Amino acid sequence: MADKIIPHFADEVRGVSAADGTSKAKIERAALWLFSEHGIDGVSTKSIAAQAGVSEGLIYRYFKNKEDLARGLMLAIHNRLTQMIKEAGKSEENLPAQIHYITRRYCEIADEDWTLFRYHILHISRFPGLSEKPSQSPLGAAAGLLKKAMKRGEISKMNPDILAAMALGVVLQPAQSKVLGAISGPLCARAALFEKGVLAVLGLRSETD
Amino acid sequence: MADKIIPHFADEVRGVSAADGTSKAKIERAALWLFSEHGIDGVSTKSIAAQAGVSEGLIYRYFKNKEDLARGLMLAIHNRLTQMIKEAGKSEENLPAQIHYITRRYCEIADEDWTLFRYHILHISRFPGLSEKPSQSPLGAAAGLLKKAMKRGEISKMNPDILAAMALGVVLQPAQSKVLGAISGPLCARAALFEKGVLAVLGLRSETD
DNA sequence: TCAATATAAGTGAGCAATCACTCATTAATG
DNA sequence: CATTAATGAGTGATTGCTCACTTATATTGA
Repeated sequence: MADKIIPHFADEVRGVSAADGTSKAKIERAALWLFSEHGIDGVSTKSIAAQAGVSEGLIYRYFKNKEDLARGLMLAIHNRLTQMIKEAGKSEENLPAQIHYITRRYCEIADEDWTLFRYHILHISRFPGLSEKPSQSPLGAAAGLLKKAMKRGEISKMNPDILAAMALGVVLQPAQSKVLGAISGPLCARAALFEKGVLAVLGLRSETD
Repeated sequence: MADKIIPHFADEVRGVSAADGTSKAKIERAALWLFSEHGIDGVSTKSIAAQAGVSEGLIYRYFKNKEDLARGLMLAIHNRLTQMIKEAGKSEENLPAQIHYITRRYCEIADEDWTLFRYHILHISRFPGLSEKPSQSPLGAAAGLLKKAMKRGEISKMNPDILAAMALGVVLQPAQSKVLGAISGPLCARAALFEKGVLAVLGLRSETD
């Protein structure tokens, strides 16, 4: 009884409601798919209910409103990516090792639940609040790592926010290209390439070319 | 009379209807601002008319429907960026010169009409068709340049679409960061930094660090 | 063991509000 | 006076959301 109290989006960590057959999970999965495909405003609560195979009213037993449902799904992936980058800072000591860790894990997370990742890439801008808190976003967390590396003297000092954006862009833009269908195949297959690119942008490219 | 025949969005090239006081221009400017702020589905034709200071019905004298208005605005910036990259391939002979040209012009175009650029960054995914035609998109055009550079032996051969995404990501992601408020100031001020980053990703970094 | 009861899960018709869009009508223009 | 520009009330469709209601699942008491 005191085991499923966890408010909403209990499974933030292992993707969104992988496949447990609960109605709540079915609603989340249906909403996620439709949101990622047509955008939040392009999806009606009626269509979510139809796709999930439940009644429209049931949505409001588990979620305050449509916006709350959409925001919860976004937080699930947003927080997960942020936390992953922070963990890289704890488990790895130097910047190249952190970058190795982050590029692999980022691609893994994307490939594991592509619909959720696609939703993040395409519609994160619907939630400006999530990008405002600096250290609570993937980009902010990455900037934090770079700032520390600058203090350690691993890279030359400059605006860490801009450098983080440039470095993350090397991975994020190919991801967006895949979302838009310009490239194909799992991102994991390109992780080594991304790592090399990020190192180069940071001026850390190894002498072996 | 035979001078403004150009179907819709006559001024694709110099931004969207800079400030000529025509009703059509007022509608375009109002729609652009609201679309970029709240998304296309988040904006009603009533609100566009109110912002433009015209009646709702007038919108339909100049535009077939709301979608057509939104798509026309998107095409204005999308085609402009694509054409600019293609021009780099004609006016500059080697890849580093092309990259120098593209990074500057890209930042200039963004700074010149930030609302239009912001609209492109945030809502291009609403028009999947625009990304499908390979050579008619900025990314596709950039991939074309890289392909030629590979044949010339300037850079080592690999998938040009992925490399183009990685390279463009170095500029695009900081741009998105500015859109989301994480960084500030004109992009032009960072153009040299972007150029350096793009060169590095392509393995063309000059020896002077 | 099994009705009686209490709680939770699920339904779907219906509501007010809003949507994109039309059209008969008027104002302006040259 | 003929053509174009502009209006805004009105239309049917759709929106997010509610709520009185039914069905299923525990929990209880004797």
